[in-house]
Amino acid sequence: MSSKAKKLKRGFYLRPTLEVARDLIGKYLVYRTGGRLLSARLVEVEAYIGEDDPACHAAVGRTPRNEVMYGPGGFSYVYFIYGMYYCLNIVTEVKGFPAAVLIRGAEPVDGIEIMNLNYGRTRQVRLTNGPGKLCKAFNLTRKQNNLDLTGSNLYLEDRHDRAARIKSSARIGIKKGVDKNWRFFDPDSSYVSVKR
DNA sequence: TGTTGGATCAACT
DNA sequence: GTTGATCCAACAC
Repeated sequence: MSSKAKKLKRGFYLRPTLEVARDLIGKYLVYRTGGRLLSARLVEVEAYIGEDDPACHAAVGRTPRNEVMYGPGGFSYVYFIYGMYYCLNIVTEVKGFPAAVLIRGAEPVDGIEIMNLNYGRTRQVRLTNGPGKLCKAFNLTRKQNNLDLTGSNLYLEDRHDRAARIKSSARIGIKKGVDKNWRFFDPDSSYVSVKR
């Protein structure tokens, strides 16, 4: 880990969601668990913004499930989907405005052997190219919902890499809101889940 | 109280 | 290209 690594502060997350999403590409997700350190470089994210975005969980209004999206930016939102998978989101914007960035893909950096154990892989597989796979490799579940990302357990940091190329596209796996190009990814990474 | 479908993935044909 | 695995939140009744 570079000595230049800098944890992202609250102010980073309180900005407009599309800016946060774009800026998250090339940043590092860090998770300290059981005395071990897991980290991965983010290469694919999607923005979900407000009650007027039909694909956003907040489109149905405030519920117990999406409550954390209504809080201030810089907290984790982990939800369960399809009976088998968890997805990790980064809450953005100021308190009262529901928005978040879904982490869809990342390149494993630290603790890869732990990720393999968490995944219980049956064969050689990319561990973190997909939102469900990433949570499985990091062992993130509902217990990691609503964590303060300015704390010391789960956070994001800037390791001052050279800037990545960034492309945008429609979001993946949704039926509504496909007109918006709110997905951002690094086209040079092999850990992007869907090439388009 | 019951039904339904989802911001997924892997293993098939 | 299609499907099975498998849970829970949201909504209808």
